[in-house]
Amino acid sequence: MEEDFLRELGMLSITTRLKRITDKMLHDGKKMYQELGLDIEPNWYVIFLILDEHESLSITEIANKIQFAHPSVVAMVEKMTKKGFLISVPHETDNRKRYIQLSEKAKTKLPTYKKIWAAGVSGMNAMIGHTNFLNLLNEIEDKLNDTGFKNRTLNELNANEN
Amino acid sequence: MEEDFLRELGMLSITTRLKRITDKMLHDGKKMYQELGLDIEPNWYVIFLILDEHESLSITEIANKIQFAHPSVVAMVEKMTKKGFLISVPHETDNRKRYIQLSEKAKTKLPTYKKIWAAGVSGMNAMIGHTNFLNLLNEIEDKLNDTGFKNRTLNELNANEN
DNA sequence: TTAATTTATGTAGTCAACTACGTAATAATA
DNA sequence: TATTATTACGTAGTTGACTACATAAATTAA
Repeated sequence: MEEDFLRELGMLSITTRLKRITDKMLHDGKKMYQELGLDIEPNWYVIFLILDEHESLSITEIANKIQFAHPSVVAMVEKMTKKGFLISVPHETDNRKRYIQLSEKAKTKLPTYKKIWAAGVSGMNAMIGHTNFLNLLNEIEDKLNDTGFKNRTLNELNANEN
Repeated sequence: MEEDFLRELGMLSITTRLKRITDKMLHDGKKMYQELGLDIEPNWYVIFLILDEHESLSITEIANKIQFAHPSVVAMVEKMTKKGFLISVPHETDNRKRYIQLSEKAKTKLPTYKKIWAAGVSGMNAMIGHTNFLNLLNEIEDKLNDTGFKNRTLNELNANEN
């Protein structure tokens, strides 16, 4: 077994380790789609599923619902449109807006993709289903949204000065 | 309170949410150093502390100890050297190797930085110290290192086909 | 009705990890 | 000893999120 200096550092290295884990998962996911010969990317499930549920949403609506910055959504939608999975419909009166919808191709392929995603969930469950990781994640996100990491640290710094 | 579609998706969106959290923390950390007027970056603590402990390490040794790919270490070391925090000493006999060490400037500044990092740990502890998050992280990393996310999913897929 | 503000989208560039590949030096083997 | 394999490091390019800024349309206010 290799040494892991980050692990030794405990709480200090949480952020770095989360990034390390996340990168590994993302990379692994990418490879999985390639091996399965599927022409989609790992994070597209979000768009597929939200449009499966809502049928027609604007860029901003999607961004709000998934709590991403809107340029991230623009980028995903652009790629998926190029691959023929999405279509854009201009708003009837508001010329700024466009509505994003699943294409027929997307609707056809969706059941197949859903099976893959379900298998991913099973794998994840087998790995961490017995823990309360999901609840912890919710808690951390709530707290970070309330008071960011920066302010929490600055508060601690000020407290120590007294 | 805003809707959060990712949260509704449960286990399926774990990776995406981890990235979302991680990005937020990194960005927040960056801003913190700026506000404090410190000329260092959020992830440099790893290099500072490992060289505080070991004094003289090669690029590859650092990469192994923190379990990063070596080009990541090269990039960090390069930046820190430019800022005057690190020096490189060529190996006496092996012309491929260079040893990385803390500069005098780094040694002078280190106590100040350590206070900041300690405050960060306090903040993190106040936030998630009551949980077993650290243990969970260890468990997840161990399992991912053992069998990656991809293979876990492919196994589940095959299992369902029978 | 004109001006100011807000909203929706798009573009450009950043960030911190990664892989893939290249090269030179060293070590191991035939 | 000559060849081959390994090791150390470096460079180039990718990834998927982000911020900051730009622009045009719609709404609100003066």
